[in-house]
Amino acid sequence: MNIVSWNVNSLNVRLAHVLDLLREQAPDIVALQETKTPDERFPRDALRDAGYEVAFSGQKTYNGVAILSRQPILDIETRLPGMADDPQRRLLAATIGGLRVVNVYIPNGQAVGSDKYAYKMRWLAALEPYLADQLSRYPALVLLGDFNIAPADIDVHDPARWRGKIMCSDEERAWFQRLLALGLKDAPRTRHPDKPMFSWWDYRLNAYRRGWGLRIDHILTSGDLIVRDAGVDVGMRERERPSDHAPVWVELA
Amino acid sequence: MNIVSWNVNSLNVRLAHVLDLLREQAPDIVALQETKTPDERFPRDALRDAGYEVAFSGQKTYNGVAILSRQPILDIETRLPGMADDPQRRLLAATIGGLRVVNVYIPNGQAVGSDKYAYKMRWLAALEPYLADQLSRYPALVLLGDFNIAPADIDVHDPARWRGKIMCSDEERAWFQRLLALGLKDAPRTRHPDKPMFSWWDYRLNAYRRGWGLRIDHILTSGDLIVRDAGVDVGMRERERPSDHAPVWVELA
DNA sequence: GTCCTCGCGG
DNA sequence: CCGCGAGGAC
Repeated sequence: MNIVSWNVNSLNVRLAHVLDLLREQAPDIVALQETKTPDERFPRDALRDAGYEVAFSGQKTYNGVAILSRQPILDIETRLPGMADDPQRRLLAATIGGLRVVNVYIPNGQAVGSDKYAYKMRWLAALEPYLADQLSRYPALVLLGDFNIAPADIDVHDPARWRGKIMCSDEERAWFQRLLALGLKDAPRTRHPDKPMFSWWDYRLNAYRRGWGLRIDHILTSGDLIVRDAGVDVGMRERERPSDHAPVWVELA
Repeated sequence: MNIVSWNVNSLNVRLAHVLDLLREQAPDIVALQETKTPDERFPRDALRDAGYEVAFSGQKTYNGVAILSRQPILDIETRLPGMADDPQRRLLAATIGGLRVVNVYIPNGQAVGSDKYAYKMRWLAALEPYLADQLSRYPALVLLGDFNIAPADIDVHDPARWRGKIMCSDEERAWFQRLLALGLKDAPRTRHPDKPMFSWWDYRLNAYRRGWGLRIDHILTSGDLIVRDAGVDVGMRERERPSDHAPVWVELA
């Protein structure tokens, strides 16, 4: 069972890349973030023709999440309790072959102390109890997506430069640990304790070419799921007109 | 002697197409319209490396004309007398190997009766005496470019639908005849009296695929120039990310 | 730097 | 439908 998480930064622009990934790797489940596509313009036909069921929760310009799966997608949820009136489309949960898949696009937060940072904190505070509840109902669960958190210094190309900055602050890292404490494990890190495994490189300053990356996209798995291997598919970041994120994947037993 | 006229709809976007045309067809002279490039960003190096001298008169967002030539480009003029204070870059005249080349991007006019239509009429009224003067100085002359006039019903895919509309009104067609009356001939039409030879297809509604074209790009030649052949290079409109115009060409003796 | 939006021009 | 610019997000 192969699961991929990818922030595509516009599904409209990246559709061909996604179709190539589906064709080349034939994953069982793909979680997408930043589709930036309203539901009425979601490319369902192209993805179905590629052999995938689709679920999505999108909006115009920003955000937007989707799940693609070879098997039927059941019990779809798009609202985070406690943020019921939030117009931002950042969560999509669904059950696929008995596995609960919780796809998140956690707010970026812009800068520690900003209004957007406060929103990120509120969002994480709403996510934790939702996830505790989900785990009680669905013991086999993956939480995956763009967390906009680099959990530890090994996940940052230059920890000194990033210390305390957005995605690296103690408060954000503490939230990441609280999610793990619910009974999840950081699947790629568990398999590869010493690999950086960056998943995002800023478009600016040739960050990718210089290796200036962060590991902010994650796949967390609940206790009894067995992780065969996990990693990052940097090939997708090498292509023409790439997303600024690379796909992260896990192979479950 | 091979001469091409092409409205590229942004030289920045179409530079590779232009370089391909130069390589594949090795024309002697190319007149470009709608370069949409300010002079400081004109791609002189790439075009010189391809073996062409360049002359250009451009501006930011709109309009802009250029001439490429294998031979030196002399006596360059960019201002239309009578429209000296007009900021729109729509004319470029130059002498190449004894031939006067007058490259024009005649205003579109939007709709008959509009302010932009009045500007088109003023522009044509200024062009006629300028051209009469040019012909008196340079008997070997080509007037070429995007005229935004379909001279006759054969130049329109659906004459009934376009009757009296912009690019097809009697007044615009009369202006085209007045230019011919100065001692010019419509070189492609003279060689191919019955071919439509469309040069422009709206980007909208799949106009190209449906054959909904107009012949609005022209090459007019003075009396004693001998036209071996002339036509439209639709191949350039078949490519990826094409201009909405196809290049028009003449082969002079 | 690469997305999105919108309005403009065609 | 496609250019361009401007402004915002990341």
